[in-house]
Amino acid sequence: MPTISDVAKLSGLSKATVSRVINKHPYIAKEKRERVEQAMKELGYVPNPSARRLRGSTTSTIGVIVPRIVNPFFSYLVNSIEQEAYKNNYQVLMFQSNENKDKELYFLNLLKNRQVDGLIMTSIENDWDVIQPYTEFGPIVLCNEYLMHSKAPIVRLDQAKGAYIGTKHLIDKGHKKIAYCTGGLFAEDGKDKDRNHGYQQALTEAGLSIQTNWIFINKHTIDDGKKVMRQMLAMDERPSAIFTGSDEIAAGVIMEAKENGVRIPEDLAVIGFDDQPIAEIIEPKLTTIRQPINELGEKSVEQLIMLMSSKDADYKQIELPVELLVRKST
Amino acid sequence: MPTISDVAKLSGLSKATVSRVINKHPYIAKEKRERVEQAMKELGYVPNPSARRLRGSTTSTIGVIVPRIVNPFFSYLVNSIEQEAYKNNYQVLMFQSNENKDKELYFLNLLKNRQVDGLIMTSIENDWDVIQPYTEFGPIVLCNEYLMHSKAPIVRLDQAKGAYIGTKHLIDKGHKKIAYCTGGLFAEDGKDKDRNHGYQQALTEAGLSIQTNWIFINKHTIDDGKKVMRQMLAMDERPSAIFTGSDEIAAGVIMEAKENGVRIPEDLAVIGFDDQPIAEIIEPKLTTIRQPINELGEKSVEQLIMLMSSKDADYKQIELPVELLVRKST
DNA sequence: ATAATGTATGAAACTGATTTCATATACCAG
DNA sequence: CTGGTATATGAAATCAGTTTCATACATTAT
Repeated sequence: MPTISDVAKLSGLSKATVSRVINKHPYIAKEKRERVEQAMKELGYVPNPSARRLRGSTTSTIGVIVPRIVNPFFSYLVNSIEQEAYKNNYQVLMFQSNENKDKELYFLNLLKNRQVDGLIMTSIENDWDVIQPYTEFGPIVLCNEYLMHSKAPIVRLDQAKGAYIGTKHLIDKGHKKIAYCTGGLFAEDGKDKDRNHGYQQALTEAGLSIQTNWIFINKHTIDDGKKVMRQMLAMDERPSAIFTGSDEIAAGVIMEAKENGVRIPEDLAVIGFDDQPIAEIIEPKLTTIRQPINELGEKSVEQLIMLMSSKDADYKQIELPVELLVRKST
Repeated sequence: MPTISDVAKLSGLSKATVSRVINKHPYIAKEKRERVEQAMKELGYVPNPSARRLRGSTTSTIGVIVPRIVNPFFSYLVNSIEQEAYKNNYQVLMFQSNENKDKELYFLNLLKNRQVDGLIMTSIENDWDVIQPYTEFGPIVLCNEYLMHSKAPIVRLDQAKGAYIGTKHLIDKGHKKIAYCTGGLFAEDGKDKDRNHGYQQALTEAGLSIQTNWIFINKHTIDDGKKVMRQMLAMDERPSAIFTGSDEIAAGVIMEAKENGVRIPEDLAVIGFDDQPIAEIIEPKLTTIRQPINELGEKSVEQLIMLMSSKDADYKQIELPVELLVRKST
């Protein structure tokens, strides 16, 4: 494993000069630069990042925290972040927090120790008060996360509008008994709160009231969706439509509905959220709220790179629009 | 940001002693260890990994290379690797190679530079001759990859058997005109070669011959599957069954078939590969070859940890069984 | 009693890079 | 011709740890 000293020796120059060539300093004679480059190539030399970081230089690496990579929403998000970062000559390290506070903190330490130059968090497990101190060591951009009162740079989606237009669409189709299904708790802070808001607003505007036993909380997966459907089947008065927090839940609902002879959308209209690939696979194809995942990733990287380059650039809080995609399930 | 010197100063001991406490060396007086621990806590001290790595100690971090994280097969694989690593107190960094040789090499350098203690490669873009030298810096386990002539530690699936039992199943159902769809090139080395082998063997045993225009190569996605279906529709003599290289391709075939009034499985039997979630979502539910993804990940981590712990432990080449899962598409 | 071994600690060398400081030459202006 | 600036290079300090070497005391074996 060749070091900078080996390169220096072979080229007959000092370590300092070699370092300058590596870092593209001005004021190096052309002839010597070439000698150094030749020596580097000859030895197959690659600078040791640990050593560089120790001395304080950047890593051209950014980190991304996701809660679970198997969730397609996040794998697509990571993917778009990766593509955009690569265009800007940044490498991406991904890390799965599994919704675990300690793991999240472990990864934040990579920032503290300059393993990565900046961080995109697509989920946040600890309180912002705990995270915030780490911004001293490098910028952190929140992507798709909702924090009400923090002044962090955030790129997010207009969740309230998503829930509003989805619910409105169901109302326009003549539905009055509209169930609602959310990832988080109903009263919680964060994006779910905004979605709840949108749902409530649409109902209120239509003069409809909320039926609490039609509210399902803490649902995420296809299996959760199936469970929700079974719960609804057991009800005396069933809702005629359901707004779900993700396409996966919606898919679960539809699958279980079909098993039980419930026709979609005649007996039950279903609307999803995300516009994941599954939305076009399930039969009937899913009406859903499209989230611009690619743009979300791109904007986050854009923000992060801006914050990394100029020490005290102004962060922004960006909100991207969502849109209703009407297919066959409503 | 406190350093080891700060801890030494506060505890009134030397850096060497502090370092020994951190690394749990024997021969430290209990009283001094406690003084050091107290000082570390007081300062909120965290060792700087760059400095540690520079001097050669381990990172308790392993790397995983995947070609594309949006492919559910790989996101589930990474997930199982992550879970198993975490149980053994290892952190996982994932990296997407995008099937790009240079990106793969970049990540291999993390091993060279001790950023990670070991590496699991779920795909391999460069030749093994290029990769092999990196094993000097830490163990590399190939997971789900096929290399015919290398002596690397490999954990993989019995692809030949998968293709064989899949094709055999179609033959048993009475099909004689069986198309075949693969990810790689038909003649290529690696896992596709094994699958081709299985397909051919099953046909040969049944006295059927290969029809080259029913062989589709280099297919991966749902869209590819749709294209394959369109190609088949345009044929004078259509196959009555198709073996596909992944559930995604199979789903694409089925979706396009339904669009065009082709009944599954009456007009066309379709068999997938992987048993991804999509296999149970698509209608009719997909007959497929189940791959034990979790076990694949677990065994890979197991192998890697073994290789990392004892310098010259014997690597193994492990082959895991696949099984046929009959649903409704055949 | 002496040698050998185990326990315990610190000073200094070392890891592989970057950066500061010192120095030297070339070029241009006054 | 002298002084100032731009160009160009190297020696040595520095980053934050780990490891070697030296040293010292306490046990145990001969």
